[in-house]
Formats: sequence, C-alpha cells, structure tokens
Amino acid sequence: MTIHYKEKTFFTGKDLALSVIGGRWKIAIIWCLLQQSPLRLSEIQRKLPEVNQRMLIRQLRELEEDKIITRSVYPVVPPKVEYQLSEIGLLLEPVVTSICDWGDNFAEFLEEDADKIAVN
Amino acid sequence: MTIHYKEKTFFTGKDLALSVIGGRWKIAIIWCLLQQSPLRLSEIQRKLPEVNQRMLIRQLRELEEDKIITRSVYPVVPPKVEYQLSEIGLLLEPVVTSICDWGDNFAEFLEEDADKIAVN
DNA sequence: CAGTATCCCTACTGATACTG
DNA sequence: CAGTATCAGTAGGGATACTG
Repeated sequence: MTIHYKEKTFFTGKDLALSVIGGRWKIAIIWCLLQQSPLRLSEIQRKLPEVNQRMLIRQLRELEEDKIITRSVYPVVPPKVEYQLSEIGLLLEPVVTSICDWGDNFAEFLEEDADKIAVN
Repeated sequence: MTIHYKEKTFFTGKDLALSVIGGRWKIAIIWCLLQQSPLRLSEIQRKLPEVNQRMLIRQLRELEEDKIITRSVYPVVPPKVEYQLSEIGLLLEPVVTSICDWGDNFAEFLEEDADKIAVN
C-alpha cells in the first residue's frame, strides 16, 4: 500500500490513521461525539474542560478537513454550529472502545501494583 | 473511577490510556513489538526509519517506565539490549489492530474520493 | 455562541559528534 | 551495539483577551 495525502506518503494504514487521529485531543473529541451527536462547540467544551478553546477548535477543524466530522452552521442569532461524526468517523468506534477497555485494564493493573507495594 | 498516576488524576480509563500510549511514536513501537519480539534497538530502528534515534529511545524509556514494555540488558560485548511487550502491553493488540483496520478503510475512502474528483 | 488574535513556551526534530 | 551530549530550528500546544 502507498497512499499520498496532504503532500505526505504513507506506506501503511496505521501510519495514515495515526496522522489523522494522532492529534492531542482527537480521540477525546471522537469519544464525545460517539456518546452523543450532534454536539455544539459549547457542549464539547463542557464535556472536555481540560482542553482549551483554541486547541479544541483547531483539532475540530483538522478533523473536519480530514472528513472525520462534519460541521453544520445554522445562520441564526446567536450563532449555532453543530458537529457530528461522518460515516468514516463513525467507524472509529472500535478504536475508541478498545482504548477505553485497555485503559480500564491498565487502571486495575496499577491498583494491583499499588496493593503489592502497600503489602510489602 | 479515579486513579492517580504520576502526580496526575484521571477520571476515565480512556484518559489514562491516552496519557500512556498517546506519545508520538508509541503505537508504532508497540506495533513493531506485536509483529516480532523481542527486538533489539537497531532492529526497531530499521523497522521505523522515520523516527530519529533520540526520540525512539525516549519513547522506549517512557513505555518502560509505564511497564508497557520490558528492557533486558545482556552484559556482553558488544552490548545487547532486548525490548519486548509486557503482559499488559500485549493487551494493546486490539487497539493497534483496530487502528490499522481503520487506517486501511480510510485509505480506501481517500481513493474513492480521488476517483470522484478524477471523474468530474 | 462560536469563534480570532496575541504572546509565549515546551515538545519534537535533525544533524552531528562522542562513549563504554 | 546501544546509547548520551549538544546545538539549533520548527511545529504544536497553552493562557488570556477580545469580537461579530
């Protein structure tokens, strides 16, 4: 496999995937939109308070460019903008799920480790 | 869930997972070690030529600290160091697999897109 | 509400040289 | 072989203030 995208060359699906979803907050954003959709910017901000607004908007723009999410602007006052996952974006569900599952596993693992130390 | 790790607090397994495997080259390293294990540093370098040595070693160190991989040093001349996935590290297989699968899907999606443009 | 604009800083990167 | 050391450049990220 060889694919050219955004002036770069990727030799595996993995590398392509990482270039698209590897951004600092992208998995978190996708996780939000898998749980509930569509979401407005302010709603995503409430769900991800640890992300500052500028970064959130930048990562949303990149996801939109890559067609992972769609952005719908309603010409009303006050402004209303809705974000949701595209078809290809929805297919990221297994990625997000497996990450969540592993994270839970790892959390348990850390607790066991802490127990061992506590026992000693 | 609330877990404290490395002086930070995580409220979801997902956030914990991302803090551990979110590094720039970590998924790539884990992918290597899932394919073949153990691997020596020079072998990983050959498999991931796009990563420079200093970054590779840093990310390996972090993965080792988080107990995702193990590092075995053999006291021989010339030096021999082997890296392999730990038990919890091996459990990342579904994460890596789902990322690879999605990446392949996304590559197809891009090609279809290119076709549409070509047709017009 | 949904964004920009500004400033600053850390992380990553690349090249090259050196060591046990 | 498997690293560490140094320098220097760039991209990504963070805090805060401001606007249609």
